[in-house]
Amino acid sequence: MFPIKFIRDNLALLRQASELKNEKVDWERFEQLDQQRRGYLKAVEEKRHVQKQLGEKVAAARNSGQSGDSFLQEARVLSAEIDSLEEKLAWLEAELTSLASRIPNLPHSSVPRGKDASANQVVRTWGEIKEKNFTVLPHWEIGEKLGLLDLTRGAKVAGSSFPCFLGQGATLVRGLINFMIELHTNAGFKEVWVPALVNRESMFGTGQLPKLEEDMYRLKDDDLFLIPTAEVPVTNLHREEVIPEEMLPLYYVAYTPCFRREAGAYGKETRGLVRVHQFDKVEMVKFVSPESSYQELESLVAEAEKVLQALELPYRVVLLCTGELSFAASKCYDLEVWAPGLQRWLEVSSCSNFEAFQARRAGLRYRSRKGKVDYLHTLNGSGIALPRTLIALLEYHQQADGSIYLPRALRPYLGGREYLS
RNA sequence: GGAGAGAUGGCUGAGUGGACGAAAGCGCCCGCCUCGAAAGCGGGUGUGCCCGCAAGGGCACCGGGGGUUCGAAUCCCUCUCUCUCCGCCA
Repeated sequence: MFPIKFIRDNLALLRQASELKNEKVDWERFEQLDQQRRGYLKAVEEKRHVQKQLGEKVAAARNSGQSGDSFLQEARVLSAEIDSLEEKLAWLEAELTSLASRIPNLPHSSVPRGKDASANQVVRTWGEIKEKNFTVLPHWEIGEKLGLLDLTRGAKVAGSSFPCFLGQGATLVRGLINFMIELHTNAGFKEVWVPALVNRESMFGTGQLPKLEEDMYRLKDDDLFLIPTAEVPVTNLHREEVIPEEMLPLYYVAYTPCFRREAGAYGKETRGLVRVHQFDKVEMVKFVSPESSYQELESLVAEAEKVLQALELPYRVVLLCTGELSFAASKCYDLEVWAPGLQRWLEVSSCSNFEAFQARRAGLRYRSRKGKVDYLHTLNGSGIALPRTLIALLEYHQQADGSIYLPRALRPYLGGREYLS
C-alpha cells in the first residue's frame, strides 16, 4: 500500500506498473475521490479552526466571570455543519483507502516485462537430469504402492486434495521438516512457532486481503483465517512495532501447515500431491534495512537452494516476469524442481522482496542509528514446500526395483536407511 | 464463560471537561568541556494529512469505534487486548 500523496504524485508510474502486473485499478475514480476528499477536508478544517476560536472565547469569558453564552448559538450551528461535512469526508476516505489498498506493489527495475510465464527467465540450473532406463511411475502410484501415501483415505476424512501420509511416508514428512529447520537455523535463522489461524489485520498486513479473500479458508464465527503460508503470522510478528536498526537484519524460520482453497483447481495438472488444500512448508522471513534488501534476496534464494542441493534434486532458478509477480512483491525468484514421472518442473519455493509494501500495511518500522523512524523491508522465501519436494523425491530418486533412494542428508531422520522400500 | 483493574509519545509515567500534542524522568541527537571518553552543563527531540515554490500556516491523532457537549486524553456506551481472581478444560 502506498500513501495517498505518493499515489497522486505517481499516477502514471503506478498505472503502468499495475498493467504490467495484470491488476485492474479504477484510476479515474481514484482521482475523482481524491479531489473531492481534499475539497471536503479543507472545508472541515477551516470550520474547525473557527470552532476552536469560539471555544476559546467561551472559556475566556467564563474565566473572567461572564457567561460566554453569546457565542454558543453560532457554535451550535457550526458544530452541526462540521458533523455533516465529516460524515461525507469519512465516506470518501474509506473509499479512497479501499481503492489504494488494491494498488499492487511496483516491480523492481530488474524484473523482466511480460504477461505470462513465457517471459520468465531461467537464471541458473543446478544438477543434471539423469535419464532412467526404466519407466518412472508417477508419485501417487509409487507412493501408494510403497504404503507411504494414501490419497483415498485423505479424501474420506476431509475431502479431495487432503493427502494422508502413512508409515515411513509420515516419517519422511516429519524428517524433512526437521532437516530444513536445522539447516536454516544453522545459517542464522531464528526458529519460531506461530499460530495457524490469524485475524483480518494480519491478512491485510501481508497483502492477502482484500484481494484474495475468496482463496482463504475462513472461520466466519470468529473472523479468523487459516494461514495460506507462514509468511502471514511470521511477518505480522512485528506488526506496529519500531525495531532498533542495531537489531536488523532479523531472520526467522518457521514450519507451519498451510491451507488453500484452490477453488476449481481439480484435474490432470493437479493430480496427486501437485496441488493440495493442506500442506506443510518451512518458510523463511527476513526483516531488513532498505539499502540491503536486494542483497538479502539473493542470499535468501541461495539458502532455499541449499535444501534441494542436499536432497540431490536437480532444479532451476526462475526470475518471474512482471505479469507473474504477486500483488505485494517487487521481485521474485521461483525454485523449480524436476519431476520425471510428471515430466515437469514443479515450483517448490518462491523467494520475494516486498520492499516496504508489506511494512507500510503492517506498520513495520525501524529506528535508524540517527534516530529516524522509517519503514523497513520484508522478504520471504519457502525453504521449502513439502508436497512437491516429496513428488521429486519419489520420482527422481525412484529405482528400477521400485525403491526410493534416500539422499545422505535425510538418512538420520529415517533410522539411517539408504532406501525406502 | 463470570467479576474486577488497566491501555497515554522510542520507554517509564503524570494528567479526571477549556491556553494539553500532552508534566517529569529515561533514551536519542547537537553543542560545550576533554588528548579521547565517562560524568557534568546547555539546547533540541512524535506522526499523519491539507494549503504553499518556499518561509510558514492549519487540522487531526492519548488502544479501536460510537455517543454526550459550543468544546473530550478527561464523562457515557461498545469492541479488542493485558493483568488479577473464580469457573471450565487437552
